[in-house]
Amino acid sequence: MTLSKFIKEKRKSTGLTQPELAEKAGVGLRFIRDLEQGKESLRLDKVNQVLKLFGFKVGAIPLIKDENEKS
Amino acid sequence: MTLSKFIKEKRKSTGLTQPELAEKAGVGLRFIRDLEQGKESLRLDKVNQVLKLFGFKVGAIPLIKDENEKS
DNA sequence: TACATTTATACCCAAACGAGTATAAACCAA
DNA sequence: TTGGTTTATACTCGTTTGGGTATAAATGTA
Repeated sequence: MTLSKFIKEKRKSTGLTQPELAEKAGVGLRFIRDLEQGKESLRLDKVNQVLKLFGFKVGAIPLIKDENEKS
Repeated sequence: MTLSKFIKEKRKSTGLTQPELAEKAGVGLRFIRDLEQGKESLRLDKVNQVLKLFGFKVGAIPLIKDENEKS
């Protein structure tokens, strides 16, 4: 499970569109798109700003061990 | 446990200095400092670049539930 | 204390992000 | 297929990151 997929699924299951999520999270629409598109060079605080809506946050350890997880 | 503390502890326990970690991770010294200082607006890919040295990565779900964890 | 090492703060600058907007593409139902 | 909604791509631009460097502060040891 990637971060992008996680966000996308959460958004869908909440019945939100990208513009709606962007507004609720207080970020730009472009950011949501980049995020769901799997762009890696995103700012951590913005990512957390979005995750917070779903009760999660990156930047809290422990993290997942990196064993070449795919997709 | 914050991301910054996690990195710092990992670095210490590995016996590395900030400049050494920066070089090993392929990022700038400034980045390592910002990271360990708890700066939030860091780029996700750079953070992962550092975490990878320790076998971890951010941006893999599931994450930690955000319940006002402190420090 | 004094000294050496490590870490923190400050400055400058090129590069990249993030926002806004517009347009094209994809999706889905009728 | 058609039409309407949602999502993806492209462009421009102000702001900020990240690197490099220099200097100050902190830490640890004798």
